[in-house]
Amino acid sequence: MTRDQIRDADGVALYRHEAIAAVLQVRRVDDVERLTVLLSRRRDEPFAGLFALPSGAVETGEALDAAVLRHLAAKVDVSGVTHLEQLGTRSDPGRDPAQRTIATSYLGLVPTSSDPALPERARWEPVDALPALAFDHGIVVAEAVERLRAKLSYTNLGFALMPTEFTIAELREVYVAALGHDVAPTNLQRVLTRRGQLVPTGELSRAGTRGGRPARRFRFAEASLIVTDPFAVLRPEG
Amino acid sequence: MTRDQIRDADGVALYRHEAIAAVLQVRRVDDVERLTVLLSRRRDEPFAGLFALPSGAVETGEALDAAVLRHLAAKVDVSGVTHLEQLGTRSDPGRDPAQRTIATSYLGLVPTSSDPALPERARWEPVDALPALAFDHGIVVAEAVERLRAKLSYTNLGFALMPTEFTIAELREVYVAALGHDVAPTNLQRVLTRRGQLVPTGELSRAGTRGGRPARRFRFAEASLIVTDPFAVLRPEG
DNA sequence: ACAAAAGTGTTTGCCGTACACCCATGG
DNA sequence: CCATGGGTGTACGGCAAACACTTTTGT
Repeated sequence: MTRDQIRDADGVALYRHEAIAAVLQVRRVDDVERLTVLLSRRRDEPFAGLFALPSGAVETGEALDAAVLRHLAAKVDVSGVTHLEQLGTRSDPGRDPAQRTIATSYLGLVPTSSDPALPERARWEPVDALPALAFDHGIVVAEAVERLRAKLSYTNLGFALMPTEFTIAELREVYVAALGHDVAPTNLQRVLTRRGQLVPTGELSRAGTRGGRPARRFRFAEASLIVTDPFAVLRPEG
Repeated sequence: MTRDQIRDADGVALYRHEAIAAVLQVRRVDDVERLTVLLSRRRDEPFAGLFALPSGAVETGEALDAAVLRHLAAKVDVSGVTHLEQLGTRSDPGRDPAQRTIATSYLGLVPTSSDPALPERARWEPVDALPALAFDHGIVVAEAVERLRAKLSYTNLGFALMPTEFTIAELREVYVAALGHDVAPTNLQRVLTRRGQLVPTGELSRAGTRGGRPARRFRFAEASLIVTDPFAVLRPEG
């Protein structure tokens, strides 16, 4: 704890500050689409050998979101990250047993179409079967998943998980994996269409080898976060 | 910027970290209920003479929420703060012109029944007619108001703005002030009752001096935050 | 009796789920 | 022509807003 005592010229305590990235992607694991998170096995103490989220210190003159992207770039092609938003800041003095560190976590999303090469120690792991994680990173993953699931319900955040064009069946598979429960394709299309999120491209997919009607292709109307279903109850309609 | 260069023994950059409190309360101003925020006029540079939110540095071994409450205690009786939640962390290197400071903001709520004595430099100011604020505190207030308005729609957060017992008319006045638009008392009662938030105490208020039927008194069923109307669309009903 | 304030009943419309049925393609 | 997968139409239920109407008090 002696390291915490470092102060500036005014006597104000100074802290390490780091950025943590919980990057989620729907990936095919054992022939099933699963919601996964990018992890990296730690080389050094503390928690050497355990999996952890990509994270690292904020540099001089650098904003937090820039720091997340910089540390993320060491693990994955950041041009594939279609959405990034702040989750929260964790400050429990004991969260890093080595030294006092305040950490701000971010949720990142990568579309199914992207499959970037990973360095040796990094892997995508399904969020519903995680190993023990270093620090409080398990909680951060849980917060990231919760945020994603909530926003899939009242925003157009699905765009960040999908390629630019897709069929309803493909969209459904991603929603099922991300939400963790079944979704009826009929209702998925209706809800997202009514909210103006889905636009048909006019093109059709080829039918599969076992036959069936060719599926229409769609894209999301907007490629950035929009609240499409604001939960404003008690608002007069006039 | 030279102060930013302070590093620990491992060469990791160190930062000032402060906690900011946006404490909101519905108060009667000029005979109308208004949503107000607690401000304090700054004594020192930078931004000397401007209003700012209560804020201050995090101490050694102190978590962020403890730091907010500690700095808040200097301005207001914190036992009146019925709800406190983190909003976000601001890290723009230029947000404090004097030195690099990372700041985490909180939303605090105080019920109408509380009217704590304030120190000389502190005041409650209506959020829809704010003067220019120091630093990025204007944005923090806007985020606090937005969070409150959203959560009034899908949680029981109203409990934090109200005394333990109240009539529907009193509740309506607070909702109107907090939401910034009219609310029909009939529908307010129905919505909150259906969600299980409101419980009648069985007692009645005295009728006003100009007559009228005496109002039933209610209380909130829970005195801590609960999501009563989760926005989970696309969930199968079975 | 009348005004004032509170509370109840009813109507309307939207939204989301479920389910039955129709369409287009490959074998 | 049948299996397979995609798409459309319809019915049901719940929730919230609006509004008319009834109840209870003070003057």
